[in-house]
Amino acid sequence: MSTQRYNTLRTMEALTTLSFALLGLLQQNPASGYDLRKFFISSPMKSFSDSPGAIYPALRRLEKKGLIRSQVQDRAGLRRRRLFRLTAAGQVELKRWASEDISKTDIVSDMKELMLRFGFMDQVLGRDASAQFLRKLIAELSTYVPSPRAYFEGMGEEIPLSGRLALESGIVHYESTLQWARKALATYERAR
Amino acid sequence: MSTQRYNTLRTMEALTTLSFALLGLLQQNPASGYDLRKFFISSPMKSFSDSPGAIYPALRRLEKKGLIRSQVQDRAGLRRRRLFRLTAAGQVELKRWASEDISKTDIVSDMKELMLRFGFMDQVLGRDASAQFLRKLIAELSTYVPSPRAYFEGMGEEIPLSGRLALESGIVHYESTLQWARKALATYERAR
DNA sequence: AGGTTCATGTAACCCGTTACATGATTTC
DNA sequence: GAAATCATGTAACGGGTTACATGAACCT
Repeated sequence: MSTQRYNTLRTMEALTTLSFALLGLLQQNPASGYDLRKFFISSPMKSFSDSPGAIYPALRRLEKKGLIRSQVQDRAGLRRRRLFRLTAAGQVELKRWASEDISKTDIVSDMKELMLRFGFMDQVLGRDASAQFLRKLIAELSTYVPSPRAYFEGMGEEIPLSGRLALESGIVHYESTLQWARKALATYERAR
Repeated sequence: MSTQRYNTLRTMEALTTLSFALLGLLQQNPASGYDLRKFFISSPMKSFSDSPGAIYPALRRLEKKGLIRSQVQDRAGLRRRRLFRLTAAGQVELKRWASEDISKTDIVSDMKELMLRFGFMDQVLGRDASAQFLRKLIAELSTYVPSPRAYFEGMGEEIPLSGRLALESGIVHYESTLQWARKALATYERAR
């Protein structure tokens, strides 16, 4: 018994990180799936999946949502390829994403996506927004870091050394990111 | 035409990171799904998913593979709960995982899993193995870091500032991890 | 002629997320 | 007796990974 209902229909609107990476790249230049894949493979962005089984379906989904649009190019003597470009709606969605509040996006688990957002930010929202983003990031990190630090300091000796050190490596990551953000902000403020 | 065959049957033997996190924790102490979830939530390990929809099925799968075994506890006046503990086969699998070659595990995308492995390593393989792991990690990072550094230095001014800085943040991450690893190794060598 | 690179896809499978559900016990 | 916490689950869904496939153009 119990008619388990799922009437919410889970509107499924949220895009994946890979999708945003694709949108961001397409904002810079129209490109084919193959171009995008090549770029992923050859750049430090390859951690956003380089497999055709992820990229092509993702592009299809973005097109179905109207965020990108494609046209097949038949280039004389060249292989035909499908060129994708961002639509106005895609621009809007990119901007919305870039403007998301930093405190919501969990600093712990989503640092990679945070950096992806920042990487596109100059172009998507402009330099002032980028500087503002850094200020917010600095604030969030400053208040967050002490808590795992305390957890770490409070750990007893009974926890094995490698466990303590592994935890410390996470903390070091936040601390070095904080330093990076301060330096980055200084760059923006110097350049105005 | 074309009988698309998938005869490989994709033996599906590889466990997920979450599964290894569970195995590692169960090696330390027998625990219930609820205990494990509580631990994830309350510790900096929460990035390995805290949702029951991930943990309970993962435990089931591990049990089906014989890596853990469970028994229901009916504790007088207390709620019944299912206590999981590692089996001998689970120990073996944990050791195999902990011993995996570091160069295979992609340093770029899997730093988190690398640190998870290291965190359990003292208990699973012993201190000498942990120190050896750090030496290997130092070697790998030392040879890897220069390449994104070069990519970064070689980037033209035409790339927007936030893009350059985002890339640099990744590099800073590797560099600070390298420093951490050197310090950590020193700790091991001091303590022998 | 044969191999490589260009270029785009699809099918199977697995797992994580979100959401829903349930029932017991402790606390106020 | 209501609310919170303990404790364990399941169903729907989406998307990523791996593997398979195909066909054109280019190079040798």
